[in-house]
Amino acid sequence: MTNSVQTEPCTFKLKVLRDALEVIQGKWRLPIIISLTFGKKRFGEIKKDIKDISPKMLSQELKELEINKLISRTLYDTMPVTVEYALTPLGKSLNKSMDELIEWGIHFRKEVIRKD
Amino acid sequence: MTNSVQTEPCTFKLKVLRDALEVIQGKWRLPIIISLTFGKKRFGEIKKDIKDISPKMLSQELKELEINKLISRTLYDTMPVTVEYALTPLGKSLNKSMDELIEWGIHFRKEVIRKD
DNA sequence: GTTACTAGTTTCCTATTAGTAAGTAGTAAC
DNA sequence: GTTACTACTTACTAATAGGAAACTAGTAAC
Repeated sequence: MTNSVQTEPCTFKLKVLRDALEVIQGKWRLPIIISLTFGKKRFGEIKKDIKDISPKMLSQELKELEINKLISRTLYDTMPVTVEYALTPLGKSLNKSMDELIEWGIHFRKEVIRKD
Repeated sequence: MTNSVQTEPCTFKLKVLRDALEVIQGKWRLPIIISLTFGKKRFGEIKKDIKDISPKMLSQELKELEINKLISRTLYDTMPVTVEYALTPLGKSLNKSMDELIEWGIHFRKEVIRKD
């Protein structure tokens, strides 16, 4: 009953699910992704969008998102240098999953009433 | 340009998204949920399913999932007591979102090739 | 009274994550 | 040469998450 017949095919699902959650988890990654759904933005602009984020965290999380190919980074040789960040197609493709999760989240909120 | 016109309606989405992610995040919650998608199970059975989980973590996470109404806990007055855990309708309704995320995760894996 | 079984709890410790504050690099206007 | 601007980095600290090991409660068979 408690054997591998049911758990085995699921280890793959679980692995993929964990990969997916890993790239969007943490306090700042979703805010960054959402900020960029409105178009490309510069470091300072994202920082203004997400009040409370420190430059350290923003820099760190942008790097992680770039490594995972959810965003692109473009450096412009202007005079104070400007750097533009934008969602890649992979980053944009997250939208569908996020919308599904938001729907569930609304459902969840209705059942598990919480303040704020 | 960087004003509230774009960020304001998004704070709600972000809040809901964070709520949703909060209840499934952590090392053990998804494995527990997946284990219970195969039907109700006892403490010891879940523990056998998820090798490596300590009784402390299993107990802690089951409590959290119960508080958030994703699972139910039923105590049976048998002789060594037995306790049965099962997904609630709310817990089951997560399936759709998870499947979407799995699809994205597969897509993600293809682009960002990783060992394991 | 000792062992065993289920379902946990408790304490202490380590590791990962995030925050704070200050500093850096390159350039250019005044 | 001092200020300013963008885009960061570095060092240190605090908070949170997770892990290991041992212990508890209730009951019952031997």
